[in-house]
Amino acid sequence: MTDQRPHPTHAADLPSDASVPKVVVSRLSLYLRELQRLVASGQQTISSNQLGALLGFSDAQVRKDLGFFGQFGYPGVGYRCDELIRAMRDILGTNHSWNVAMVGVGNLGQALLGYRGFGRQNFAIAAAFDADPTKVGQTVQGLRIQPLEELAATIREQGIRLGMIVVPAERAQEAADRLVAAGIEGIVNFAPVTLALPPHVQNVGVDLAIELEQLSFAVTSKLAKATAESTGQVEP
Amino acid sequence: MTDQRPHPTHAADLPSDASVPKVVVSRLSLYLRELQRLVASGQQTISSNQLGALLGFSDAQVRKDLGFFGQFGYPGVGYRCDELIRAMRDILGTNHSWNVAMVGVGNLGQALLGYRGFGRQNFAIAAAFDADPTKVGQTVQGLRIQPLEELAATIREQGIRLGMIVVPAERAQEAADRLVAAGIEGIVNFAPVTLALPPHVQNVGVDLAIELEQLSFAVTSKLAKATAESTGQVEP
DNA sequence: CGGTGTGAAAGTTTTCACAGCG
DNA sequence: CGCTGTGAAAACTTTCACACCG
Repeated sequence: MTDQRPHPTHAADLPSDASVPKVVVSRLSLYLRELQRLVASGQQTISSNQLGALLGFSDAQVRKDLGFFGQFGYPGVGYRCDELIRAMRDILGTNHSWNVAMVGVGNLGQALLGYRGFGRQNFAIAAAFDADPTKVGQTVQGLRIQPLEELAATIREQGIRLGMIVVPAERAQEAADRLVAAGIEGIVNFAPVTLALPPHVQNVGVDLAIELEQLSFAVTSKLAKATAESTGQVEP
Repeated sequence: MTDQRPHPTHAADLPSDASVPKVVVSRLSLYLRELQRLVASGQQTISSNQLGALLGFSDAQVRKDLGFFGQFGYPGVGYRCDELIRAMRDILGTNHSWNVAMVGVGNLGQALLGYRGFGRQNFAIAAAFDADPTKVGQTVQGLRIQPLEELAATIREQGIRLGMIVVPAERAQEAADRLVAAGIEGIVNFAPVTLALPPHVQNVGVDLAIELEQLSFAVTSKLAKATAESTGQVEP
């Protein structure tokens, strides 16, 4: 009964199925980032070929990736930037805003509290926790640092679903356990360890030293595997 | 003529060929990180099955990955942790230390200057640059902030080969151009833009908002695609 | 004409399964 | 026996190429 034809299906009915390769989703974020830059500079439409070129991908790859989620293009024209942005944010879940809990307010944690880039993608750090009693009670970026003991209650009261772990490696698993116990659904982990988590908790790891290590390898085995003409892209 | 047999070939003669999948190299870094934790806790040997379980990979995958670089195991025993660590550091290029240049010493840049995790993997931030004249001359973490004008000379004098871009999005391409002109070989880019780079310059992008966006997607389409029993792992 | 959406082909990565070794 | 190293099979991802559309 549901029409399958009309002009662009706009948002389409979300993945409909769970099997979208992870690498496709990571490219989606890059498409979205680029599209946002394009509208900011006044561009109205873009073809898969142009968008791919900006990121170092083929036109076919861009179309296939988008094809996982619906039909968004206009033959002969390309994609309307504003429509595509809206569709991708629907898919990625960032058309509504997310409250995030931060555990660990050291060096890096404080820098992340001040990072403006989160807000632009609709993420807000809504609570911050630290084990160090000398830090608890201090205000950083307008946020009162709370003791770990308040973590579970705060997360539930504020309906926080995502957490960020920014504690030293030795404390990371404990922080994760607390977040999981509080009912968190996903964790970004900046500590250089692999967390043991129940399978229903989503997990993204960011290890800053590993990023440099990957570069070290690429540079060391530098038989210059020239890829695209002038646009290189390596996503960790 | 070269013997192919002996006990573990130890380091083997490096990739010998350029075709090691990027995803294999990123797992190598995870193996190394875990192995370092294991020796620190006194473990001498480990099997592909144990190592994989700790990271959420299969035993076969661990063995295949290592197989790209040589033969490191002892049948019936597994791998000797210390030997394997040394071999992996040879492969990744982190048995010698790397000097890194940082461009942009804001919030995040200062936090990265203080991050201890780089040193542990043999990376040292050896020079820091900023365009802001009020920052130039200040000392952060024992490092004098230099003006951008000194970038090329300093990089050449100190033999720096890797760079880190920690400037706002609008300034990132300019920073990259300066680093490239100074002869840098690889760049870690923390600005949320895709850089246009010549193909001989290696490039790793880290976008903090995108990491959260990936989580948002995973949580949103949470039909809980339970993977490993208790160990989840998602590398961006 | 310029461009999308998409099956089918090509290429790549993961898993399987087993010979061989200490 | 326990475990590695590795071909061969299976699964997955990317590229190709073309019908179709405005």
